[in-house]
Amino acid sequence: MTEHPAAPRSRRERPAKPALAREGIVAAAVEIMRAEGLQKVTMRRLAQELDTGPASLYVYVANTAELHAAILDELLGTIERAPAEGTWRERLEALLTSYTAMLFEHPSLARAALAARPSGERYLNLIETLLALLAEGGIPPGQAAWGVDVLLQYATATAAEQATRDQSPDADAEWDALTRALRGASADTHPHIAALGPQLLSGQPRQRLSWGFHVLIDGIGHIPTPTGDSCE
Amino acid sequence: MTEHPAAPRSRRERPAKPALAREGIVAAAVEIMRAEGLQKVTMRRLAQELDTGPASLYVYVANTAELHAAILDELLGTIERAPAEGTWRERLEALLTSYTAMLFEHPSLARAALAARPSGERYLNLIETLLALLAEGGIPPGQAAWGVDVLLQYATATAAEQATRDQSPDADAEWDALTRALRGASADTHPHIAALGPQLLSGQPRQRLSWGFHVLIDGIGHIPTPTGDSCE
DNA sequence: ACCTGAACACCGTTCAAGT
DNA sequence: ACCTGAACACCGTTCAAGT
Repeated sequence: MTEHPAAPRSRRERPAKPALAREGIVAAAVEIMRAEGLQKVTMRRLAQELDTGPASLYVYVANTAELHAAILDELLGTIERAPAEGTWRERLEALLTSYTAMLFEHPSLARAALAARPSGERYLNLIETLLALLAEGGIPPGQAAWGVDVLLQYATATAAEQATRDQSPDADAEWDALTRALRGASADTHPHIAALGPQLLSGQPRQRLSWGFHVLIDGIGHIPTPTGDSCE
Repeated sequence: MTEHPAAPRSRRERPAKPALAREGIVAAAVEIMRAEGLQKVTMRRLAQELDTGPASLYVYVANTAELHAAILDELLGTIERAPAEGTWRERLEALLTSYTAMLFEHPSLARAALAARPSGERYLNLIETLLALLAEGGIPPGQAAWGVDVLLQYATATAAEQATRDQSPDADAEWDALTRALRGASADTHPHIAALGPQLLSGQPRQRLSWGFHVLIDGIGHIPTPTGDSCE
């Protein structure tokens, strides 16, 4: 507030103090995240933006984790729908790639997604579409049910991992340390690592992501669940 | 310090103030984590335990993330080695399960592992063993190289996800919300979700983990990497 | 070189009191 | 019922000053 002398521009454009509501809180949270990243979306900062005290937010939001989950649910609305053309595999991969790309754009959200999954309409729609594509590919329903979970988890974890690296130079340094360790492995103590050499670190992140999707989709179609699909 | 009047028991047993060193710092950090969880392993708390100020730790540790990675590397020493008996698949799964079990015991560590991978001797040994098992199974080297990454990521992400749920009642509530949303999905708007019903949420975490390993191992063996293995 | 006191700039969450 | 001031109990990190 000390830094906002331009607030009362016009009463129509931006009311000095709109009534608090969950909807408005989440919207403001999304705005802060887009502008400054999820790490800035704190109860205190959000309250400041909404011209109130942090305690007031707790009337509408249970805690910070729930707030972050709500943001993700909101963002799920921005991902592209599965394209109408192509094989079911191509469309499935396109949708998953689009989901991952969204998380790549909002790095810290991926980590939040791993902790608290969204449960809103948008998330249900995504699951529904994925199930439809797997069904179209003739994947047995039980395998599809578990498969959706694994596919989304892989996409989310990949984004979370990559995201952290991009974010802080410290995390980057940590990754470099692994790179050096792999390259420096001795053929005596770690023959397989030494033999593979650069192959362990080869490929673009996108290539690896795509390969992972292929691996999962293939495996999901091949491996029966312990419950079994035929007797269900 | 206010709570530790028993400190100077004996100079041999527990010197009031051992010289600071990275080794001792990490050891103290592991101790706090075992006793109270990773969230209590803060620079301030750790400094208090070591009878110094937080600033002193920065001589040996770059930041909190690096400290957490060092703890994980340490813990990697406690996982069971791959058993000598059984098929390569059985031994591979046993090793991965053992890795995941360790992370399950120290929940928050799994999330830290997703952010900053360890790069110490222990992590290299784990990778080496996994590569050896995949080679024994006749998996082409390029696929094995990328496969190790995916397998460890899956194990880590699964632990991180499950861990968060176990930890806080809030995160648990968030998961329940998803459960309810899936169960309550209408057959009109979400036919596939409705048709699958309980199958989406069926199975024990262990069963799902094991199925996921099978899916990945199968896929890793089937899907060639874009670089190709034959021409390398 | 190594260590540290003190400060800077923050956090989440609770709760009694107000309207 | 809804909102909030103030407090409680913490954080990570930096840096000038000491030994």
